[in-house]
Amino acid sequence: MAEYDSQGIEAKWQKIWEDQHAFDAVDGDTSRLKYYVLEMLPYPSGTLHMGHMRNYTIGDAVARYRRMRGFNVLHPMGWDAFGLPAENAAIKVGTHPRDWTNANIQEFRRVLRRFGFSYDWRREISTCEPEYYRWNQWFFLRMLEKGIAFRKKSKVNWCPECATVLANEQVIDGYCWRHETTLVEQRELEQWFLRITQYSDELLADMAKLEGGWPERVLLMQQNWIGKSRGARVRFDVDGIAGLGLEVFTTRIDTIYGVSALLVAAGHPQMGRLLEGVMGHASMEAQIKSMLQRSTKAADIATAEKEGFFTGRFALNPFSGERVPVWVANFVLAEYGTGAVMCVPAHDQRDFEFAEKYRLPVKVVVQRVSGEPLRADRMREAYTEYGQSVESGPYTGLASEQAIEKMTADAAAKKFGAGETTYRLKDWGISRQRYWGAPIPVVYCEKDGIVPVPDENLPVRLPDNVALTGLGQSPLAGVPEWVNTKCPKCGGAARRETDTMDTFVDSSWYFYRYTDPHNDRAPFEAAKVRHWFPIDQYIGGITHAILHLLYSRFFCKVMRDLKIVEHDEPISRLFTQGMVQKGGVAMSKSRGNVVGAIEMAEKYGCDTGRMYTLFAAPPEKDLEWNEQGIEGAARFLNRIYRLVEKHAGALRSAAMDWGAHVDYGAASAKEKVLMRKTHQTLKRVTNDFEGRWHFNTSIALVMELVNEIHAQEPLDQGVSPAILKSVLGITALMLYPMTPHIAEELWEMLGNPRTISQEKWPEYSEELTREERVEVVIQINGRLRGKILVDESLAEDETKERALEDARIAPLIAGKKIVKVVAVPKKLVNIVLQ
RNA sequence: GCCCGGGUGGCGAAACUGGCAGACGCACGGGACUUAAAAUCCCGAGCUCCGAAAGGGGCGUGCCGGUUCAAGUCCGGCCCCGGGCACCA
Repeated sequence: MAEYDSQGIEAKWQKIWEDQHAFDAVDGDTSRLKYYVLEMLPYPSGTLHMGHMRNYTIGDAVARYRRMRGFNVLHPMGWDAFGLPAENAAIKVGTHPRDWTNANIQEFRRVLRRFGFSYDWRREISTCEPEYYRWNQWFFLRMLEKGIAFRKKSKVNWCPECATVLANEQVIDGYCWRHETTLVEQRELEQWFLRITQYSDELLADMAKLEGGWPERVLLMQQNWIGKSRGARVRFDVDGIAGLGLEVFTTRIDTIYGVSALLVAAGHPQMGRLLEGVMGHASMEAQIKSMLQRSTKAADIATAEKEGFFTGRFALNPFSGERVPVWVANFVLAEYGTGAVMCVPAHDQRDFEFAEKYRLPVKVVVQRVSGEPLRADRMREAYTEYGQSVESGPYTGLASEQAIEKMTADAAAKKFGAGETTYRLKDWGISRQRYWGAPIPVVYCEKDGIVPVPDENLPVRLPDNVALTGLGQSPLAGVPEWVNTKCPKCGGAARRETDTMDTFVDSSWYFYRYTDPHNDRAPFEAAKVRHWFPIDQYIGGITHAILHLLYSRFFCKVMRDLKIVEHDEPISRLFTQGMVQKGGVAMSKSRGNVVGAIEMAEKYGCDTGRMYTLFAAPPEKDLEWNEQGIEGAARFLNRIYRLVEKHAGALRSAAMDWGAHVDYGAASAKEKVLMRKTHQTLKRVTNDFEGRWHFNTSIALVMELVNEIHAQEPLDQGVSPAILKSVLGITALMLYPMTPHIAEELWEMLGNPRTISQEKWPEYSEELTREERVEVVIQINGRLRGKILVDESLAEDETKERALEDARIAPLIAGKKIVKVVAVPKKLVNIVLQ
């Protein structure tokens, strides 16, 4: 008797699929519905571990299931190949980043092939190839033409460890996203930005189109990140400085009669004019300087003491005409709103704390509608709810909502203010002072300034001979023969831009390239994208909830406005799978807790690895790796292999029958049990694939089915070969999306001439799932007291009667008063006593 | 502080619309096979109390309360863990 040889079986079927071109996606096929399923492309570094594999296993199960359902499936794979680790490795061991990257890609590809994932490998892409990044540059030029790409000097996040600039999205709690212990510094640099803020509103509004298809929390995270806030801008004239007005942004203009001071940020652009000629100028300058050096660490911000000083200036409240002092306060942000706020201690907690410290007056201008009225001298904290305006001139008596509306309109009419919406989202800084990325395709000419590289000169190729030091200047600047070039406009001397693009630019549009990966005239053909897009199912980690997924949505909208795509959103459905952890933390090379995928495949076979990752937890949950668990998966596959092996000989020539046409009336008791269990399992597994993807329960169900088949041994007595073959065959078909190699092998052993990759998903028969007799639970006062087996069609009244007459129940209710009897058909009877 | 998740046996988990809590698996215990071990097969098992046993009772889904014939599931209040945002005006 042959043992289950995972290595041999897996190699065999991978070869057969390849020869069949089983996973090639067909462009322009209109006879079938298309289905684009995609896993986030990996950064090829370190080892492929079971965390990666979980992602691809989920995607592969979906891809294979959809093919069986008759879809024309696009399921590609590629490499996010630019990035810092390649450069750091180059500095450390002296290999060229390209060689290091390509070696990693080769290894990644080998491991993915060893796992037999059903990718269309003809479409493989690598973002570090000029054939790819050429189109990055092309997109950049289009954005430059549209004013979406622009250059500006500004404060940027600088990671000393990466020796480069980071986007806001790459700063987590003030630390670098790659170096969790390295504090990000602020530097003033001239940089390239993409105007993502132009799309703030649309990025927010279009989330409505993603509802239902995207996890709620991802949408919430993006919503928070964009941070829309509606309010008003109001100008306070500075007393004694003609023409100087300080604008504040507020969401609570209704509290403006309660203003005790005007607070400006230390970095406010009008600070110079404001302080000109006031007493104590020098000491104020010193305080401002120290405020500007405040820490960006989240923990520091949260605990920072509120500080400020009076500037000696006063401003005029445009509503009340009141003269209020102007203060500089450390908690006012120069980068948000207008860099100045009105201080309303009674109705803002921060202002309340500030006023307590510096003894500014507290004035209640919004009163509670019910309950104890607010009194300024008794308040322990600010009242920030809506209520009714009091002591607010002509607005007194209005509800807060109406006061906001009316005051905003009046401010606009009198030209000292206007309604305004602000966003937290900032433009995306994409310049990186590193080598291993796509060169930004512009040159600087003394005569013509910034000149885009013409399309026909793309790609601007990365030079090979670069000295990599990691010291913080762009390495490309050290390659004079590359930097010095001619101005495309005037032909005079010019210098190339030496910064490269953030690698998130590469991954913002890569999934379009899969539809037309070898196109050398355009990033892709419009018709191909029209056919395959939007992506039906995207699968990846929650870590990209903001970064990659927000950038991708932005790119799509830009491309739509460039009229090269027609849709508004690139991804219809998103699935965020949980992490694979060991010791409670995500697997990563730096933590040294990785379980290598290739070791897993070599030791147990990839089907076993796949089965375990799918079985151990539902796919959206984090999964703690457990070596013993995988033994269980191996045992199950062995068990089913032996079962089929034992009976296959007798079944090879039997007719294959899905079971739907079996003469059920004539079937033996054993056959009925087997067919019923099979179709019940098939129904629930089908529902799992169509619904919530709880592969863990699907596998549990198949295990139960196999246990049931075992329990019916001997199977060569009282079970016809046709039925047994159907039962085992359906089992193999159900396993195929999850453990494809062994499923194919079992299917072949049963004597089926075609491979499963050419087969359809079996249809269950509702008729066959039905039980003839059902177990009904009997409760007395909600407590389980007995069970009876009744005919499936037994009427409710009769079921109640049977329950009351039951030998176990009757004595328990004898002589007691029955209040009522509740019956749920086919499930339970609850007798309420007393 | 605000906004999301989550808390079920020794462990991973299941229970989809309120209806047998713990399916399936891991680990564990007992047995069969074996000279022996591994593998395999069969059986057992939430905790606890009564009983020699067969069997039976009570308790049990983070805590407290509520709705209901019936609550892991619904409602109110709290505790703990994870994630996101954060002096955002």
